[in-house]
Amino acid sequence: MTQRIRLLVLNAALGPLDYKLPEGCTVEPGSVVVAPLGPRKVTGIVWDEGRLPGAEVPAAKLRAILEVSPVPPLSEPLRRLIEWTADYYCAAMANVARMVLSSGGALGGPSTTTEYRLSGGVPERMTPQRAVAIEALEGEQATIRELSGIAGVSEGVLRGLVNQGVIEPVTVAIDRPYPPAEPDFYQPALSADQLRVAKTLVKAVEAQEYAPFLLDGVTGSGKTETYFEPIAAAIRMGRQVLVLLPEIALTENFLSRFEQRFGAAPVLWHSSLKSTERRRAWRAISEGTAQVVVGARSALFLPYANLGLIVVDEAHEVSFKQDDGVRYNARDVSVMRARFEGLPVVLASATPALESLHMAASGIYQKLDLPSRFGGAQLPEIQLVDLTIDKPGEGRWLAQPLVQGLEDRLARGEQSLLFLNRRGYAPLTLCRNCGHRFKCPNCSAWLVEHRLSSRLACHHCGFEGQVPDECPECGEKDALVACGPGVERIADEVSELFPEARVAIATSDTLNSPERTADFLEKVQNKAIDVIVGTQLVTKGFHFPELTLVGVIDADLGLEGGDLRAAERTYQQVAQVAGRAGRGSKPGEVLIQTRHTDAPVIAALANGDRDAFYAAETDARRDAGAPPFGRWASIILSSEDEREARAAAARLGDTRPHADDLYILGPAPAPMALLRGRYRYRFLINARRTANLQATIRDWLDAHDFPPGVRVGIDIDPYSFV
DNA sequence: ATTTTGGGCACT
DNA sequence: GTGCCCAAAATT
Repeated sequence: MTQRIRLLVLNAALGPLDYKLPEGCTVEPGSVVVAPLGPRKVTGIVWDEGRLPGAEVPAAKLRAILEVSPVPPLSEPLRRLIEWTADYYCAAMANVARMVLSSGGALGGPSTTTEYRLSGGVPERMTPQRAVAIEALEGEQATIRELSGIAGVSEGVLRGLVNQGVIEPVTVAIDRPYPPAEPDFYQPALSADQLRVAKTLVKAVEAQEYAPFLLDGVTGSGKTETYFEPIAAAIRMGRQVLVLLPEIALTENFLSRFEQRFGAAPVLWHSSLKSTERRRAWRAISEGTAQVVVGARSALFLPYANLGLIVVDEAHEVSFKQDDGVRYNARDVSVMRARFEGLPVVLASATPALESLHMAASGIYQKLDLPSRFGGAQLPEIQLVDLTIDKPGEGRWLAQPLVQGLEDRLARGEQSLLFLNRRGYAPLTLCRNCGHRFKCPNCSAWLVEHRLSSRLACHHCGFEGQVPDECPECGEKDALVACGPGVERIADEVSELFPEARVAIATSDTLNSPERTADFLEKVQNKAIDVIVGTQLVTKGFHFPELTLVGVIDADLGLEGGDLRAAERTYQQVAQVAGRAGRGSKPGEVLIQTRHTDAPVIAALANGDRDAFYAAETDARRDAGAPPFGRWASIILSSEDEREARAAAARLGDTRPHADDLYILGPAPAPMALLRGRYRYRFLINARRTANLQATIRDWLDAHDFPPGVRVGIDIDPYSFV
C-alpha cells in the first residue's frame, strides 16, 4: 500500500496534485518536495490531508515524488497563514507559497559558491570596458553575473579579466553563521514612559501568547529604543524576532542604533539582496539561527523556525501594502501571523492608521503611549502660511514667511527641510505655441521633466525620452514651458534666493543606493548641507538634531485626486515631516503652505489637535461606509486591446451580484485608464462589515471565462485607487 | 505554466 | 498523405 500525498504546487495555474511516496520515503505536512509533472519538475509543499479541495485521481495515475528538499518542513501556523492570506486577498495559494519559498536556491541544501573580486592586478591591455569594470568593482565581491550588473559591462568582459588574474575567484560558504546579537551589549537609559511600555512588552514576549499592541508614540519619543527591550527579551529566550520597516533602503539610522544596542547587525531581508545573501538569510531563518530579521514586507512570509515577536515600525505606512502580485497588507497579515503563531505583535507609529486606532479603541489591540519626546526635546511649533494671502511670485513656490524662515536658519547656521511630494523639476511640460502636452505613450500620465538627468520620464512605467528643442506637434522652437513645481525646481528657487546656501535634493532619484544615502546622511550630520529638499522619502525615520525648520511646500497636494484615505495620508505625511524638526536641543518650527487653511486636516495640523482630526475622520468614514466601518475592494480588468478590456468589463458587469450588504460601482475606466500599455476598467465594491466580500467576488468571477489577453486583478482593502 | 494533442486547412 | 498553425486538453 503506497501512501498518497496531496501537494500544493508552486504554480498558480495548477490545482492541487496527488502523488505517491517512493519506497522508504517519509514526509509530513509542510515538507517541501520536487515532483514530476509531464516531462518537467515542479516544487510542491505536502499539505494537510483534507485541506485542499479537489477529487482524488485514480491510484494508477499517481507518480512518485522525486525528492524531499533538505529544508525544515513549513510549520502548521505558516501553512494556516498561507491559506488565510490566499483566501482573504482572493489570491492563489501557490502565489502566497511562492513568497515563503522565495529563495529558489535555498531548497537545494548547504553548499559553497564562488564569488569574484578585484585582485589588485592590472590587465595586460586596458580597454574602455575594462577600465569601467575595474573602477566600478572596487570593494565589491559577488558572482560574475551580479558583478556584471553592478559594473554595467557584459559578463564576457569580466571573464576576460578573470583569465588575466585581475579578478580573482573566492570560495564562500553560503551558510556561514551571522554574528550573534547580544541582548545585554549596551543598556541605554530609558525615560519613565519608555520603561513602563518596555516592561509591558517584555512580559508579553515572556508569556508567548498572541497579544497585539499599538505603540502610539509622538515623533522623537524613542519608540525604537523602547521596542528594543522586548527584542532583547526574545533573544534571551532563544526566540527569533521579525522587525518590518517600510523602506528598507533607508535603514541606516535604524541599523546603527541596533548595532549600538546589540553589538551586531541584524539579518537583513529585502528585494535587492544578492542571490547568495538571500539564500544564506533564508536558511538561517528557517533553521532558527537568524535571531533578529529586519526586512521589508516580504520578510513577513519567511519560514521562521522559532518566532517570538513581530514588530511593525511606522505601521501606518502605505508601502506595507503590496501593489502587485498578491496584494496583501503586511501590517494586517502581521497580526494574523502573530495570531496563528501565538505571539505578541507591536504596531509602532506616531500617526497610526485609523483602522489601528479603532482596533485599540475596541479593546482588540492594547494601546501603549509615549506622549512626550525623549530627552526633554519639545514638539515643534506649527504655523500655516495662507497661499491665497502670501502669494509667491510668478514661477515661484516659496511664500515670504518661508523665505524669511530659511534666511533666519541660514544666518544662524541651522538646517532646514522643504517637503514636496513630487520628484523631478516639473510635473507637466507643454508648448506655449500650440498647447501640446507631453504624455506617456504607455500610460494616462504626463511626462515629468527631470533636469538633473535632462529627461522626460513617466513615473508609472519607466518610459524615458529626451527633452526636445522644438515642439513635436507644431515644430515651434523654444516654446516649451515647465508647469508646476517638483523638488528640483524648489531647489533651484532656494539657490536663486540664497546663492551661498548648500542645497541637497533627497528623493529616490538621488538616494538610490546605500552608498549615496550614507554619503547624504553624513553630509547632513557634518552640517555640509543647509537646506534639504525632499519627497516623502524624508518624512520618516530621519533624525537630524540641527534641523530646526520644516517647510511644507503644498499641503493641499495630497487632498486632490480620488484617494479614499487622502485626508489621513496628508495628516500622516505632514505630521511625520513636521516631526523631523527640533529633535535636538534647539526648538523646531514648521511652516505649512496651503490654500485651504480651514480644511479639517490642515486646521488639526496647525492646532496640533490629533484627536480632533481622528474624530472628524472617523465620522467621515462612518458616513461613507469606509474602513473600519465598511470595506472596499476593487476589481480591475485590463488588456492591451482597449475594446477587449471594455467588452470583458461590460460582460462581467451584466452578471453583477445584487445583495443588501454591498454595492458595486462600475465598470468605469480606471483612474489610470492606460497603464504600462494596458487599458483598464474598474469595478469598486463597497461592503458592510457583515458582507462576505471575498466569497461574493469569487463566485462572481468564477462564473466567467475571460479571453487570454484579459487580466483580472482583485484588490481587497485597496490603498491606492490607481 | 508548459507540453502534448488534435483539428482544420493548404499543399502535394 | 504531410506539414503547419493554433486552440484545447492534460499534467497527479
